Amino acid sequence: VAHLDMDAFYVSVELRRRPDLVGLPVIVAGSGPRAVVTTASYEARRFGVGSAMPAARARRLCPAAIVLAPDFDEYRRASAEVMDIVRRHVVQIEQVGLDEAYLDLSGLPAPKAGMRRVVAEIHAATGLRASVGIGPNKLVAKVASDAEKPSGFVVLTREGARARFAEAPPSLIPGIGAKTAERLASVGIRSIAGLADAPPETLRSVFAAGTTQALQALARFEHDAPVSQERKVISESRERTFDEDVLSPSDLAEILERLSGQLCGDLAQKRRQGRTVGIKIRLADFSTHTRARTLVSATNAEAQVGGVAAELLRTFLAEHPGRAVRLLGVRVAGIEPEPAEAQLALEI
DNA sequence: TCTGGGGTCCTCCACCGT
DNA sequence: TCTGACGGTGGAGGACCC
Repeated sequence: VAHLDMDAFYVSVELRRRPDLVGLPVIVAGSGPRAVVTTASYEARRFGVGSAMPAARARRLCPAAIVLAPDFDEYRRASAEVMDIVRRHVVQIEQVGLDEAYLDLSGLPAPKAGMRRVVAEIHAATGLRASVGIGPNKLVAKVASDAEKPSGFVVLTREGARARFAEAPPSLIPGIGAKTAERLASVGIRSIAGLADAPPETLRSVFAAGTTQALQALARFEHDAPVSQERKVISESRERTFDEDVLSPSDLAEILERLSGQLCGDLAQKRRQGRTVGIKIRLADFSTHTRARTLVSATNAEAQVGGVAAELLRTFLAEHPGRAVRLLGVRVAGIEPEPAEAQLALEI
């Protein structure tokens, strides 16, 4: 399995049309007071700027940085260029987000040489660079592709990965985030080898038996998930963080109605509908709350989705009167294609 | 330092019917 | 008739990812 990961993808796409900025610290981030960094160029990363960091803090760390607004339409176009090239070489690919993909190389006569050609062709055709990891499964491939960015090309066996990352922190492994790393540290586990070799009893004081097993398998780089062709979307949502917290229920209702309209418009265009309508509310203290209702049948009708969402919001606000809201969102889940009869009925 | 937007998946719990 | 086990479903929260 190969994992192909584009280097600083959004920034690199921006630099294609702004070659004057090559070599400078560049940050892609929103403009509002609560914006976060989407991507930073390697020059900006040297100042400590990284993804998901508040943009205000990034500017403080690197006042000279050039900040560009994200342009996702352009990133989607660039992503399609790259993935088209990949598909010309490999049949079985699993795209993850815009900038990475797993490739099933089994059956290829010369997988390493093949991947070198893919990377070279991507660069020649798009000007974009990528890093590649190759291993016996998706987990080894993913960690390998991260190991020598940018322009990395790392091939590892499972045992090779265990040896190479033995002393690395557990959070290097995808699926082990900050919270899990913290719990591991609380029982003295601070490395991948430490996790792999720990007596299960040690872990069971902080994790359930199933989680213990799963974490230790990850630390041994055991992973058997296949490279799956496509993942289908099961929910879609629209949400907004406000520049300033909003208190007024009528303002919130109005915003929710707008978000519902956008969401339903997009769903209808894609001829998709869903059965569960939900709202998401983040309060000023950053606590996040969700409320949802499952309907008898799927819908993408603005009046219905908006109506249910409005009702969920009214109920929540009644339970939490006078609380300032920093984010409001609406979601439709349990998505399925619109039945063909509905299209027929419309045509008739 | 003060935390986006769009997602998936998991866990826990309540409820319901068998 | 009552009770408990069990599975399915839905709701809420949270961890995690790009």
